[in-house]
Amino acid sequence: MNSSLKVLMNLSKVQAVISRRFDRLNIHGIGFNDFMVLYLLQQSADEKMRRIDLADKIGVTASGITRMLLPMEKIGLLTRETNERDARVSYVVLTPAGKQLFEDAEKTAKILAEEIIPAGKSKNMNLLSDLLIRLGGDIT
Amino acid sequence: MNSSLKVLMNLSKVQAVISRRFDRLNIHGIGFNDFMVLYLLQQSADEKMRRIDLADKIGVTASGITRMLLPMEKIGLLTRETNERDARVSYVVLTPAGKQLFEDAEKTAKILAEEIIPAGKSKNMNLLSDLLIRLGGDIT
DNA sequence: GCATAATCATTGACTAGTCAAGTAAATATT
DNA sequence: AATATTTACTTGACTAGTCAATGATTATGC
Repeated sequence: MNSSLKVLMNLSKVQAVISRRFDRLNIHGIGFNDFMVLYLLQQSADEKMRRIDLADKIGVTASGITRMLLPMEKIGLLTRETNERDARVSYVVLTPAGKQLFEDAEKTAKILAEEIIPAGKSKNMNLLSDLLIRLGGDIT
Repeated sequence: MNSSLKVLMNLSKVQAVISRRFDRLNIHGIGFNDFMVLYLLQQSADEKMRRIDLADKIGVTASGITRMLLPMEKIGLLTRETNERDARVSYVVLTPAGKQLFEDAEKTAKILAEEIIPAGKSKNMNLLSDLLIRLGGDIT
């Protein structure tokens, strides 16, 4: 049977298993997608991003990001900021608490990530990295 | 920052986007995970599998598979069968309706899969396939 | 300059799972 | 043989999203 389809099925399975493994750790109380949000904010120039850009980067819908961010705002990891030029947009801003939590969580996340995809075998990893970029993975 | 972690984040994003694209098609009324269930049953020797084995193959939990299969049984794509040697297990059996739906859905799924990962560039695809197998993707 | 279209974000109603706990049966231990 | 452990599956309570529709604002075409 069609190989592309099999690859897609394996991609789905692998991702499901990995993300459950991450979420089970419950790194400092946040899930893997939440972790990605913190990562993206922390590495962005001024530690803020538009909600829609965050959504696109992590691969959820606009309504998905609204729902994801709510509890993170509630526990003080993020705050809102308006854009003066465009009243439609609302920025997501990383708080010091959010930054601190990210730094802690990152340590645990790194260890698990290395366990799953050993960076030692770098040839494979660079390959996988390239292939994912071609498939739309634009997180750097 | 750690590359393994970035690869995992991109894997998550790519998979989210792809599976949403699939599910949006709503191929013959089923989602991508449902499609995988039908695929696995159809290619298994006697068109039946234990629930736990299905769960493991597609990467969901035991309770996840229970919840997934319910609506599929309700609309007549699957039925149950007991194991006479072991009263704990309950087989999932593909019905003729389920088989028919799979065959229809497969056509659409193949087209979309090729769109996402062109099989023409087979070098890349074989590579990706191998890497996914190493990460636990065991769907053949 | 006004109507039309596009963009950003949210909400209601829903689906697709998760985990933790529990039931029941089979296996292993002693 | 009796007990303890493991395995298969289900259920209750919940989380994490989805889509479709809506509100509000900004950009575009004529």
